[in-house]
Amino acid sequence: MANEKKGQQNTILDIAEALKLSPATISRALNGHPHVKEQTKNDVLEMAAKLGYRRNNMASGLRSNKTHTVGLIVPRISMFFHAEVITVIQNGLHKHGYNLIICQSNDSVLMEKELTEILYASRVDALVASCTLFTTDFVHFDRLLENGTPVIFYDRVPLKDLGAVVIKGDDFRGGYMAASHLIEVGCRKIAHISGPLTSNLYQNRSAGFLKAMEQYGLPVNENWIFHQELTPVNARIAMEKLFQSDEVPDGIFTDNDSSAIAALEYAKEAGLNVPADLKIVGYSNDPRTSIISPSITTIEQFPTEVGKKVVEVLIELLKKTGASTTIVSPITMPIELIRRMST
Amino acid sequence: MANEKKGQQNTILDIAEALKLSPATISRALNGHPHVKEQTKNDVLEMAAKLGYRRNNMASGLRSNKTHTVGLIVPRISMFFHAEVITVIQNGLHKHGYNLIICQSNDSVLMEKELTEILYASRVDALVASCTLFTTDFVHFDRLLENGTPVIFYDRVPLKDLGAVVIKGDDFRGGYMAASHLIEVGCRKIAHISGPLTSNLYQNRSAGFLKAMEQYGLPVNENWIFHQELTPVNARIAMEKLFQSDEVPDGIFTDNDSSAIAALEYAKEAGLNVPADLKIVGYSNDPRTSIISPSITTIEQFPTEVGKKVVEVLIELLKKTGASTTIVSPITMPIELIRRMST
DNA sequence: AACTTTTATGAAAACGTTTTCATGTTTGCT
DNA sequence: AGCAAACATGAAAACGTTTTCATAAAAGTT
Repeated sequence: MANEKKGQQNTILDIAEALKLSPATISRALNGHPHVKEQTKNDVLEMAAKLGYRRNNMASGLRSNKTHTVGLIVPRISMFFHAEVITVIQNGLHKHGYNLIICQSNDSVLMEKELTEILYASRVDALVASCTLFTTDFVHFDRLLENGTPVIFYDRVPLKDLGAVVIKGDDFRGGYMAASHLIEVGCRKIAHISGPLTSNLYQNRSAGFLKAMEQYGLPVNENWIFHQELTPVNARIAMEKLFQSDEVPDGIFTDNDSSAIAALEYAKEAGLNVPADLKIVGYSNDPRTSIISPSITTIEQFPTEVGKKVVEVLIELLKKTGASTTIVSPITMPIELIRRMST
Repeated sequence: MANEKKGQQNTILDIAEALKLSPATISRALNGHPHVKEQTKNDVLEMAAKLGYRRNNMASGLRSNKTHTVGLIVPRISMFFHAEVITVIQNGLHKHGYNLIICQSNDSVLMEKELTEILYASRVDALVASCTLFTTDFVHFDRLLENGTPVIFYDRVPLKDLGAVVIKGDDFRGGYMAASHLIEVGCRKIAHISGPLTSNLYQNRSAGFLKAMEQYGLPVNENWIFHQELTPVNARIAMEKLFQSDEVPDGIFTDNDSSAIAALEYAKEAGLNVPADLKIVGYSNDPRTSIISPSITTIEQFPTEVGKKVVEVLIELLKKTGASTTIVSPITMPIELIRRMST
């Protein structure tokens, strides 16, 4: 009841007044402080509910230096994997009373730096980032870290250990599984269209790929290994190079699904029969890989699980006061090969 | 220089001190108040830049009742059209110093209501929403509107006029163009897989479709018109119904691309030749429509333009103080038919 | 019973802005 | 020259919390 004027939210003072208590006690009760009587706490909670009280985050934030806001930087929200992860993070944070500011770096290092700066200035309580493929220098995150602001990297993570928590896919194993699978279904001459080695993703997938090749005693043709930005156009160029040579591959592992799709299209246009003449494995289980014909074998990265893990870590870091953390940093998330018609 | 302690941002007071002015003047200079000398304003701006001053949004917001934050509710950020629109809005708002909180209703009315409630409680300065397909009751937006908070709907918009700005695609024309195109390329027996009539989108696309049919004097078979949630599964069920009858259609217009893709897949499996036996037109120009084979004719909605328009309106509404607005409300954005191999 | 410690609460300051009111200074007008 | 209007600035209050300090009551200890 109290203050039900139009466009007027009621405050902690309204609760205090209704209960004949001081605002201080209300604040403590609401925030679960230890030194507040059980009975009082219940009364406060009840009255708060009755009055439809909602904490004013700006007032609270101003005083306590908390924004109740988490920043997120991803290359592009339209990428299937990230869209899924974001959804889970968003929902998870909402449950805990946090807002999420989603920013896109568009895979530009400059933009990433600028966004980090903006989010720092916005005083976010934590930052989640999946870096640019070309981010090798991570100093722009230092200000946050020095400040004590938790930083969590996922998927595209720094190569060296900053003070941040790192959640990454099992890219080595992904590369290994992709190559092993191609070999097991009969490929002997395997090409690899990979991304720039500035990113942990492609370093590890490449390493896994090479490990499998070595283990099965297959030769690695240097000319069949590409490290380039994983665009459809680049994939097509790589395919042209591969197939205008006298010796052509019988299997291709691409480090993302867009490239796999481009490779498949090139193959179809060139009159190659997939999977008979050429087998293809992609990466990420983009929905497109299941609708294209033939459907493409790919590596599932379980974005939902990654998102859940990010939230879990985030909440732990946000709640904790001191420096004590039980989180062990490089957290590796499992992946899985999904076999389809392209192999 | 002033206050360069670790983790200490400097405030309006630091500028005031450095310039021997009062904080009030600094605030006015920073906010472009009329009654501040040109020289002073320049000094302030210069000093602010020098000190790397960034406004504390929480303090500012607390006092002025502005959060510098805009809320956005969309069904799903992974939908191509929305992902594009969001990107544009996000970037546009950043340029003007606003943050964007992106929320997903997942096409659930309940969730949409809850999110509206949360964003209201978060005191967003404005709300942008693309509604659920099943939102017929818009009372949950009333609190914002009564409050004087600008509300902008785009794409999926309310049927009746609330006090909000509405930015919609030219769905009637889209439906009309799709049907006309099918007729012009030779179809005579055309089916329409449409969405629930609770949404403006499908009402208008259906109306456009019917208009074209009538204009060309083609009969409309009631059993060939489906109003259902536009999922691949539903599309497949519709296709089964259509093709296990003795008279089968020679053209299909689906109200989104997922359904078009599902329809195409069914057709391929059923041994139908697309486009010879059956022509298909989708809606939205989802990237998948261009990679599938045969590629699918669809309606381009120019998400970038829609996003730009949203930002334009948003900024105008956020800047304006009084009630004077030059915005005429139902803004209709153009669409375009993109012809591909499926017709 | 006389203490210390713990528990529960209140008073008041603080967070960094914006804004109202007041006041002094300039400019414009007759 | 005298007065009104416009301009430029400052002092101080206000926004709604959280938090420090103080204090009173209850519980524990010898």
